[in-house]
Amino acid sequence: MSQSVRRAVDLIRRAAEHPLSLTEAAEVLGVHKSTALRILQTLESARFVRRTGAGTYVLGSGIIELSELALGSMDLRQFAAAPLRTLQRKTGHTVHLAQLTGDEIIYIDKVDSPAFDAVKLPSRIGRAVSIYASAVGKTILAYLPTAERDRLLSHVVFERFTPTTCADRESLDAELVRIREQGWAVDNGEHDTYVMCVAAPIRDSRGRVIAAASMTAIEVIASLDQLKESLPLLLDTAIQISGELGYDTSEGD
Amino acid sequence: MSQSVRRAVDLIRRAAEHPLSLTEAAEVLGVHKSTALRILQTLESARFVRRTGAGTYVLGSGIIELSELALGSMDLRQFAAAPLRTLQRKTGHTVHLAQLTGDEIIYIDKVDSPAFDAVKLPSRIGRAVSIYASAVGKTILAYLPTAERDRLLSHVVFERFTPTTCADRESLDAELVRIREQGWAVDNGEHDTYVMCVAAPIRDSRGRVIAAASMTAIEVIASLDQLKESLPLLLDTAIQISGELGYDTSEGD
DNA sequence: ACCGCCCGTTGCATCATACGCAACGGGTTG
DNA sequence: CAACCCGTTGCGTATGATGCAACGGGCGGT
Repeated sequence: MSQSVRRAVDLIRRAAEHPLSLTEAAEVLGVHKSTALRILQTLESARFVRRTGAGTYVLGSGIIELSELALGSMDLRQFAAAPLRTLQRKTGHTVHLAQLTGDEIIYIDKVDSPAFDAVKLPSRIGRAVSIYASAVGKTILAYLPTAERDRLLSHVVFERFTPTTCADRESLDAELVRIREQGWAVDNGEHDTYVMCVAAPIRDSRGRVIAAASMTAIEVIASLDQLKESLPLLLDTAIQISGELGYDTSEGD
Repeated sequence: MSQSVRRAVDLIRRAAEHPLSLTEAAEVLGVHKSTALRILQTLESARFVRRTGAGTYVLGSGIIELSELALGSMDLRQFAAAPLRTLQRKTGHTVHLAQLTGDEIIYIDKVDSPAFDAVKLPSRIGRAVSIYASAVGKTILAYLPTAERDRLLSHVVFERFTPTTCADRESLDAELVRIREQGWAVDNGEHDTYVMCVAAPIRDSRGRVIAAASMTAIEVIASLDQLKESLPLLLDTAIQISGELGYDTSEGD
């Protein structure tokens, strides 16, 4: 493991959170200012951070460009973009797309509802979701081959975030059976008490579930029942996206 | 300057472009495989790269998350998102938002036209634009205070990309006078012969032009004259966004 | 089935780089 | 005007980054 690289990563993260002075950078790393300065100078020349007029460091456009390069090359995200925007427009709810990526399930797109301007959802593109305490996580888990599901869950330390969390393997397994039976999943405040969500599976050309689409509401805006009223649209959207990926949707669900 | 950090940056960039094996990583850096491995292991633990099942390294979701954090905290981009989507829907053209950031003008949002699925535009969020050979670049330059414009242009080596490029300071200055007179700018294939663009200035609460919005077409889809037919909508959108930023739009243009 | 080759990986000794220190100039505040 | 703090740079040194050798595993050819 490289200590210098870890320090650089730490500074990039902090510069993304809020503007960072040299003195602060040295303090948080626990190194001399000259050491922090050289790391920042290297990151600045790479456009991973930018020096502001006030002398502080913020995230640079080089990171944004790399991110857009990666997101732009994701076929799933490209195919899903228009159907998800349509779903958001028709239902009024915030819409997410999450994908299994290695050992994590990551949000790769999000179409915000204007109704949420005042209350920000915690979800963010690039961020991993809880695989057992989110609708998209449970959806993808439900359809994974048993060995792969076991492997993902072997790293998990179950935590009861709220009273409705499936906080052990048995209750989660029962929930996954339900999800497979009905073809969709619900998050009834399992990670955050005020956030409700429904999700539907997205399949690739071989029929494997590799992603999920979801609609999210918070309790002051819409109840779970109101969210479920739009479930048929969500399911149609997920099937449409699956079709774009080459899944033969005539086989039935 | 930190050599290890520069190597890490290089690997992150390459992993974003295409999957990278350890052997390739060592070769492109000119170091031993054990050295490259340790850098990659550090980046992987930070989620800046991800190891695929095939053993290659690709860009990690940690970078995507940082990028979204930065983009999500840009007020201009938040205020502009809905008006730009409306503009794209009404006109059918691809729409961009570019902002002066330090010494560069960077695309910070882009709403694609479905018509472009087959032909990809070179523009990308996070990427710097040519400040003298793009409509958004010329728009922002036109309204900068002279000292700041001179400072930005002092770093520029003019290059004639196409027959229509303003490839020297005199012809650029004349063009900037025209832009200030008419209140908008045109790119008639100045950077890429097949790309046309019109742009309008966006002002902050103090009336300074800090960004520009644009509509883009390529010659097989729409001519520059067809693009100009939507100019009133573009100007209205730019004024609307300026208003959201606190600019008093009743002062006249 | 076996062998050779290449890949990724790790422990360890070595050396080159990252590090901290001292000194500096500049800006801000009292 | 003085004191303080910031950012910065040159340089000697200590340490962390480095390469090497050895290893196990997978793959392809015979």
